[in-house]
Amino acid sequence: MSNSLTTKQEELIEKIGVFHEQRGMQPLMGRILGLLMVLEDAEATFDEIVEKLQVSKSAVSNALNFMQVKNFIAYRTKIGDRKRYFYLRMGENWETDLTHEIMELTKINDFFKEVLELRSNKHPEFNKNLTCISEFLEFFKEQVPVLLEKFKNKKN
Amino acid sequence: MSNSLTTKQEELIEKIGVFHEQRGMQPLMGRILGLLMVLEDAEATFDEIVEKLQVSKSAVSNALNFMQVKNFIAYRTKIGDRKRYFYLRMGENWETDLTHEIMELTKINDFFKEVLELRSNKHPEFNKNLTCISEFLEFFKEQVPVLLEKFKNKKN
DNA sequence: TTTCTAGTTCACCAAAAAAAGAACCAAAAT
DNA sequence: ATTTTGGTTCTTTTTTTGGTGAACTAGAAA
Repeated sequence: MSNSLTTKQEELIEKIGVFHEQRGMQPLMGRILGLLMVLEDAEATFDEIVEKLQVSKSAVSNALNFMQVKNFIAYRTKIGDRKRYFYLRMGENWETDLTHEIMELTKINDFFKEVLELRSNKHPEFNKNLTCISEFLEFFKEQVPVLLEKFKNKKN
Repeated sequence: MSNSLTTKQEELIEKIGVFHEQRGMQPLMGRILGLLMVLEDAEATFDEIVEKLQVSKSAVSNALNFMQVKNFIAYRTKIGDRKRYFYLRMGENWETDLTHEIMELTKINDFFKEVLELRSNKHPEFNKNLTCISEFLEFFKEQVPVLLEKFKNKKN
């Protein structure tokens, strides 16, 4: 039984929770992400999550399973211990995940292209603007991996 | 009274709506964004929005006001006509808006920094990873405007 | 002055989302 | 063999959300 959260930790978990919530994530999931980030051990068992976040087992079960499918978290086990130790997937491949997530933003561009397809030339100014934004998003998308490379070089 | 939407237009509006909805935006707002993008005139009056999206005046009123505060849309008026013609704010300063929105993504970094502040060195590997991600986000944030400049140069 | 137009505000409601709780299950421990 | 542990699943309840519709308002028109 690990010791309980400090007020600072609790507050930070809630803030991180709200942040994700506002971006369309389910409330409890955001809080679990916060918890796993804030905990000294950087991991927690099922029951620790239930206890520290004061939520039901079913809610935790559903949230954890969903987040595993989404590759947000994973778990490890220890010999002679049936518990699952959940942790944030932040190891070697955070880069791919993060750039992938950044590029999610450019998905709107697929719709922009569809819109441009559908529009006549009644309002060329608008079309020109939209085309420009679309082109930038295209450019942006291909530059994100480049940016990552630059960053890695800079670090070494 | 402008003519009504084609099936293609309606479907695209809904798809754009769902896209935004999944990212935490209220359903109607996403649909209004879709509508204003898809309409040939690239603008619509209050009543046209009510009519074309088949929603109540109050819902439209709230959505429009919110979106104006958020700078997603604006309206113009015409002499001798009290109606407001709402349109997407995509004119001259789409660049600032878009880069601003892209950089929204890096807001999570504020929390990462707070987390790092709070964490001891019990789990240095985790801290190292988180620091690295945080540094990348920092780098990314400052590179977005650079990317925009590059894009503009490339166009000219 | 009264009526109309273009919206706003607010009390209310339905549906969806989120969580709770009980029953359940499989593997391990006693 | 039966109890405990570590969860899962299913149904029910609670909470939140998104939207409706009626009443209202300010300015323009008749």
